[in-house]
Amino acid sequence: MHLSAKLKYAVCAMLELGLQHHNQFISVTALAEKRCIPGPFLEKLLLQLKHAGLTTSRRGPDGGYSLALPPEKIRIGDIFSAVEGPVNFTKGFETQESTEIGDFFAEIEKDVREVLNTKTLQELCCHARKCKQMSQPPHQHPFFI
Amino acid sequence: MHLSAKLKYAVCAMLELGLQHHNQFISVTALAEKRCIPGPFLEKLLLQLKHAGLTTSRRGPDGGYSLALPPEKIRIGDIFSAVEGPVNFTKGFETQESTEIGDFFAEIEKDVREVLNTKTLQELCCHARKCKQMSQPPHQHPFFI
DNA sequence: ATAATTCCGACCAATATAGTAAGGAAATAT
DNA sequence: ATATTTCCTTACTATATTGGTCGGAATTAT
Repeated sequence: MHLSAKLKYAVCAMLELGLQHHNQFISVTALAEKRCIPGPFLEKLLLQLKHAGLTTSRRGPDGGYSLALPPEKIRIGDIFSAVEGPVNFTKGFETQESTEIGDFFAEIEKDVREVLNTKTLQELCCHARKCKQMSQPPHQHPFFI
Repeated sequence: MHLSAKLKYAVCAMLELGLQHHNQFISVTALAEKRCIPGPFLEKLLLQLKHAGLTTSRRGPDGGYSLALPPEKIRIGDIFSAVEGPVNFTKGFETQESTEIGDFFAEIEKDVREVLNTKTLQELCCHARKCKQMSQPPHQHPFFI
């Protein structure tokens, strides 16, 4: 039970947009290169995220994509459902006699959805910034070498 | 984001085994018919569940499958990982520079796993029995009609 | 005007899913 | 002992999904 490559790309791209300065547009090609995502694939993906209301875009020179909302308003679950469709564990169980299994799984679905909705892109950004700091050598002032 | 048919079949079959009397074996064909699952498909599935240690079987006349454990010891998550493999959200993120996203998703993975591991087959069985009671007409004594 | 860029649709290959079919090996009720 | 029931294994097929490419139309800054 693993995540699709598409979803991983999406999270990765959204993170990068989140780390970008606010209202700054970044082109698909630049983002693709920075995050090692196949260009044309990322293009479709960002468009899909736009249709879901998570990103916004501008065409032409200096155009590109940026977040449509502040990172703290974007839940990880939003990215999931934008890419993979809404979490739906009950579909297919209707065919079974009665709601025998259906509403049991509805609960599980609700719980999973909650897990995905409590974490936000903001938190991911914070975590990523911390990682970056850790991996960078301590700052050395050029005059005191 | 939906569940595979295979997983649904698995849950359905495990439920039926759970409702069966303890240590009672039910044949693949009987189970397939009762739960409207394609026979040969179910056969493979039950075998897979056996290899995962969730079911046990006996050959020969009056043979078939039954649970390998009491229903309260079987977690829904066990069924999930038996069928779809263990929940793994971090795979694929190792390739990304550092654990930037990886360990963020490790947390989510842990939470999801916990959701799936708190519910047991026992609870599903109880729920199903309740459903059955509700759908049945109230008992009427034959002598007092 | 033109260069850069998103947008949109069709297309392709590889993989996974859902399901079928057939035959053999093993156990057991009789 | 044997007939029968059933598990078990392997191989196969068709369809859907996934991951990814390509070319052109629309838009906009310069």
